[in-house]
Amino acid sequence: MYQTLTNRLRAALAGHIREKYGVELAIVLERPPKIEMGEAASPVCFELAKRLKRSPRQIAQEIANGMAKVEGIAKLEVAGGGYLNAFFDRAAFWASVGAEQSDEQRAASGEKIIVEHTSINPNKAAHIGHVRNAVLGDTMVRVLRNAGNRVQIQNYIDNTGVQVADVVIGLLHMEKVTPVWVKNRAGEPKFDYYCWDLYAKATSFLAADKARAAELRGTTLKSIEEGKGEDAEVAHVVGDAIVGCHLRTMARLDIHYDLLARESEILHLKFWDAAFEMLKKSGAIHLATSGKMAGCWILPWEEEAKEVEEKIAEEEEENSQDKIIVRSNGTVTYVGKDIAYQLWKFGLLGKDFHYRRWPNAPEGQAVWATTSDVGDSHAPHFGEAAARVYNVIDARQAYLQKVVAAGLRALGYAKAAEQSIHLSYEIVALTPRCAAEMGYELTPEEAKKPYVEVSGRKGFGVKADDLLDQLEAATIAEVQQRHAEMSAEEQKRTAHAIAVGALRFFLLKFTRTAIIAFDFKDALSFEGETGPYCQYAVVRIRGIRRKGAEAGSTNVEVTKESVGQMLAGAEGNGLWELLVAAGSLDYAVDAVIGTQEPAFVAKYAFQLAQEFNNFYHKHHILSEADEQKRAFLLRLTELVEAQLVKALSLLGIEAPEKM
RNA sequence: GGACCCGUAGCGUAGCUGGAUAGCGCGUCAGCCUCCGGAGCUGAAGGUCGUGAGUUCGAAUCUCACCGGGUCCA
Repeated sequence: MYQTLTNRLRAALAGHIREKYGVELAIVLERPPKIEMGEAASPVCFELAKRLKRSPRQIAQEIANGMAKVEGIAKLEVAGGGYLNAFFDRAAFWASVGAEQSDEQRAASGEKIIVEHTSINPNKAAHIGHVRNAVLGDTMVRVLRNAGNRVQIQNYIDNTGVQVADVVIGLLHMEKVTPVWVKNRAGEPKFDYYCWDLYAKATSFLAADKARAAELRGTTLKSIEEGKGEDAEVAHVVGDAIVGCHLRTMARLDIHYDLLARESEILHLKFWDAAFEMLKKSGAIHLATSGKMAGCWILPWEEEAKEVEEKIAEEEEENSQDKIIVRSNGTVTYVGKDIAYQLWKFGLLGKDFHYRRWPNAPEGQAVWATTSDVGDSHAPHFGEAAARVYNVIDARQAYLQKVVAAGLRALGYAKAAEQSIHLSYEIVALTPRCAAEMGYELTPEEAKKPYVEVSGRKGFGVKADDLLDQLEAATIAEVQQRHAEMSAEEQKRTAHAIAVGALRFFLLKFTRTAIIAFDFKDALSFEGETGPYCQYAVVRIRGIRRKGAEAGSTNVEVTKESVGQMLAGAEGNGLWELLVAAGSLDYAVDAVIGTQEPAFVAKYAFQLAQEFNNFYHKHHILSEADEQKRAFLLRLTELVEAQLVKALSLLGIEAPEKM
């Protein structure tokens, strides 16, 4: 509601200024530091003063007096050196927020959006860093869907890459097991954990002898890419089994997918060949004939427009900034395949996958996967062109994502390049203390640093399932202690909801550019700025509602007059502030979509919970003697509950009935 | 050599396209009614917003240089 109202105010102000002063201005609105100063303020008169060469206060006064009434805004006031402060019509806001809840849920419509996230190499268990990726992507999906977008969730599976190859080498050349043995082991529990350790062992095995490593990797990769031989067979078994593990891990966090797009099909269905032809034909890439890149197909790469003199100087160093797409030995680089895949997402490749149901999806889920065999004719139309694509990939790959966009642009697809959004985020590292707890030996320099990076190759990191197990163990103990009356099943469900709430919130409260230094102590905390804190606020409200219903307080109608009275003046400010906070979810959601920063919803949920807790300690709702006031307070808590539950659901966090 | 990210209290972190007294959490200290659930609330101490210059009526925010930490490309 807040956003609706301020948008209206913005438009009215812009119109008024255009008409009256003939100036076209983008209207900046901010939130005043105190509620006594209104709910929205504009410093626009400072800018206007410059243009008109008059005092800002004078102009502000003129606008405040001269502007037609804006629906939902009670008055405009001049403040400070020339601020325009807007005061909402409190009773009207109350009515609108109440009404807003009922006409919920817009039907999905409009253009298709793809969000690709998770995309873990299928050769080991998921760790905490992968969870950050998945939680960011999943939250973005929830927010976009809530805004009425048609969103398809894709999880890219690099099942033919060097990481899978290394595990295959570990199995066949180090452990010397048979394909049949692998098949059996893959069907047993914790195969991803087994591979986690094996991958670390294989890495040091390969590092010990570089020549052997090059040879083994070469033959194994070739076999996998061609889909022939024992290596390919084992790679296939490993890849599929690990993907199954990942899907189960993510399902614990309520994260699901529509499509598993696999690299094996990008190869077998010759996606790259098609993209290569397009790139060559359009002149987007060219064959270098001289210099150190001779024999390579390269994409010219220029950062912005450089100064001419600079450019001339660079000719000497021969296109050192250009990006190699195809190496002189004819093999395509990773970016090349990425360009092909991105073209497919926008429906520009002229090719499509075939699709089949993924056989071992977690219970109750319909997940599809690409295939090069005959597809299922009932498959959704995954090949439909997307209007926008979000790729959730860590910040280290920013350059590669830029190259992909540059590739699209070079092909003449400027719009697709522009709508290719790299939803970048920083890594999750461990605090030195946490690393030490996990048995990692720190060098003296590492011990002094704020964080230590995890390494899949070394088998060093916090596995997602382990962390969830720990969280659930901690929460179940607490729930059992507090709610002996609950059934074991209910206790388990509650503990699970709290564990998921703690983890998802922990990963979302940081903005994307912050490196998270993970520590069990912080992640297992349920106090302060945490998911359980927010969930607890909802639980409190539900407790009050239950009691209120028993006492029959809920069926009293609040009259319009008493709403006005309750919210009026300085005494009403506290309640009004809570109401404004409750009505500001749309503001937070717009910020998420505008900046691709899911942290805004987490901040919103926490602030609202905090304001509610504050309110809760100030007002005794059920013991309030005045019937109208009691009914009003109850209704207000219900509004807060609805908005908080909504915000939490956008974060993928469930609010339990009791906790 | 080039590009990108970060630097805000003891620790961690927010601060939107420049705007009013720089918020929040953890930690520390002092409190919280026989009353809706204390996973809570109130208060206190704690800040040269890395440094320096510039733009501006106004800079944590924009520009440049430098320092420190991290990442990527060849």
